[in-house]
Amino acid sequence: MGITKTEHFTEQQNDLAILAKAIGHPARIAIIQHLIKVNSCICGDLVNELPLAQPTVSQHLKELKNAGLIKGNFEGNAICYCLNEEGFEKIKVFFESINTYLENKKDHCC
Amino acid sequence: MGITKTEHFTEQQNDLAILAKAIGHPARIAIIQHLIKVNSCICGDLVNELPLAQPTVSQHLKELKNAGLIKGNFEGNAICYCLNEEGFEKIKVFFESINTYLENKKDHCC
DNA sequence: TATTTATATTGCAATATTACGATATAAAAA
DNA sequence: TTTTTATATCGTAATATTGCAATATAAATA
Repeated sequence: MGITKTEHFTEQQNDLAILAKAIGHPARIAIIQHLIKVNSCICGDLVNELPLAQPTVSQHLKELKNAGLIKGNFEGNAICYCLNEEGFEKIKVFFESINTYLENKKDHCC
Repeated sequence: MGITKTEHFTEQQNDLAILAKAIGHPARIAIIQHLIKVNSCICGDLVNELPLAQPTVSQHLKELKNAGLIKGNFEGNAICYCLNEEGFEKIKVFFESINTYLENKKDHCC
């Protein structure tokens, strides 16, 4: 039905899914990578960096912001976006637990 | 248009997006967590563990498999699924670069 | 061989996502 | 104050995702 049965899963599972889903688009990966590359907030030059129209970029920024992966501050007539450490911290913990498991697991069958 | 402009992004950006998107659903998070919890392949008991019908679970498993996050082997008349280290390795590298950046960055503006 | 058991596929309805033109908003600059 | 610049929102079309009943497949067992 296109509607995820959110209520049947734990809050942690839903939170992680929201974060991963927000990262799950090449434009949003590109935005994150650009933020890291320029090593500061991005104020304005993002539309020129991406192969997408301005409203589309704005929409992707909104989704990253809603997921808690970036945060934006007004800076004059522009808005500056930075990575939000909180969001990435949550995912980090999840992937660390997976990596710990994968490093220690013995290959039982697969 | 609902269609991602895949061709305008790098292969790495698209690959990462596919992986993150596959993780971006609570049922698929639950599957991954269950695989870690039981510390072996899952052969059959997954439908009982999830609040979803069997075809839906099968579909989620397929998506995780297509993304390269799990792998399945026939085991008699059942199929056993395990985590696929390769897929998680790719994401791990991405998140490590983000974490390295976040740990070293000075808060310029946001 | 017939039945059971486990999983996959098909088909479809409901909802979500993606993209962008048009337009709105709001601060800066002329 | 008017214009420019930067960003957000609205509306809408195209496509994707989610979920499941019905059905198919395929190996194990009776």
